[in-house]
Amino acid sequence: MPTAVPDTRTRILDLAEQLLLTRGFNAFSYQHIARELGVKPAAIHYHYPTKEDLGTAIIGRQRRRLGKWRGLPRLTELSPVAQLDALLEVYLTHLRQEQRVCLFGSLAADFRTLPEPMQRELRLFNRELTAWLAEVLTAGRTAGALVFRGEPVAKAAQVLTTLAGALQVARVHDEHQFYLIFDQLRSELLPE
Amino acid sequence: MPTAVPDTRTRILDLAEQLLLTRGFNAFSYQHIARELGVKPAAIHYHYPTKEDLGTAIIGRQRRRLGKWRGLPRLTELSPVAQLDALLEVYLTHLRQEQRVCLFGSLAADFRTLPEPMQRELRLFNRELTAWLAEVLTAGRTAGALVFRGEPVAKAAQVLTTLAGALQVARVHDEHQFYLIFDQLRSELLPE
DNA sequence: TGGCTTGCTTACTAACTAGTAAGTAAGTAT
DNA sequence: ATACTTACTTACTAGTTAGTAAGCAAGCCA
Repeated sequence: MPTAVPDTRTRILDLAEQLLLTRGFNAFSYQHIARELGVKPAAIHYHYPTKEDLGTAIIGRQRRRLGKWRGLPRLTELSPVAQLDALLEVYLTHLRQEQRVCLFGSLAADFRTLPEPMQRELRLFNRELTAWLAEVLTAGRTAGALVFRGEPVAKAAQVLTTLAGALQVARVHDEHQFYLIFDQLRSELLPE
Repeated sequence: MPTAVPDTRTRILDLAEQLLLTRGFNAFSYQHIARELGVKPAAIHYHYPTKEDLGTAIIGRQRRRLGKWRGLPRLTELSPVAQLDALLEVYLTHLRQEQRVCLFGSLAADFRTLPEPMQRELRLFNRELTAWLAEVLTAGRTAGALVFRGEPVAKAAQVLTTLAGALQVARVHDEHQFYLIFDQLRSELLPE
């Protein structure tokens, strides 16, 4: 149980990620982070010279986490349906934390104002996530445990898009709206 | 055919809307609008004193447009499937314009940083749109022209969420990704 | 002709933005 | 003991932000 206080570099990344997911990239500043951390803005620049560095680090860490998570025996040994549910659980966690939006949903709207390295990293993140889900869906359908029309890649893209959008809806309205969409999505995938 | 140049007030609103949909609310300024219009920033403040006024006006206009559109005999006389296609056409238009995101998808990520009147207006806009689509879906299913599980309200929320998200995906990746999701969505609604 | 309104410009404020440079105290390495 | 590194702070720049106030030219109205 690693309850130890993480080092400043990590705490900055944690805080920046939280701010990104709750306010959007263009609506948080080094001052926000510094204030929360009890430190001067220049200290943030020491660890992450530019906001581009900070933003890229946030997405990069999520990518690495996804890569690890995807390969975890605890996950890969599960049935396709259970793997899907593990993914859905991630979105439910987002909803329950006061963040209420996923990385993709947070950055997509501001995408054109983002520095290129962040754009590249986000594209990779989303591609990797979609590819993984497509595999799970393929296996699930083959096993007769999941039902859907068309290509697994298309369905995977649709599912992820809907989940990202559903978190945004929850932010604008309330949790109920999220569950409405969430249950609809899940009931369509599982055979009656 | 009203090709007449609109007055400054309207041109500001048009430009602000375009900037909102392409860059997000926190990433455009009065200077952007003024520069494009060949006028000083203070001139924008003359027409819309605060950015809150401007933002609220953008959403308000879209709400009024939706209200009118929804009541148009040209639309109400159509079959439910044709009405659904008319809605889908709106999203395709968004995609083809360099905007590539809808009002909801543009504002949801920054939602918590928006002034309250904008939040209220956006909630109303989305509620009205969802309610309308739910009616169309109900009629379509009754007529046997549309197929889906569960409550029409849930399905309507899911469809709109997916469309909003799909435009965001198109921005991050490319048009192809949008069509993938779009076709998936449409094929699931229409009976084979 | 005189006064009022409209639609701006010029000139400004106060706050905030990302980012830099120089200095410094504490810890580490030799 | 000395040199170097780490992790900051202080102090600053230059640019941008929303917003205000005062002035002004043109058009309309009595």
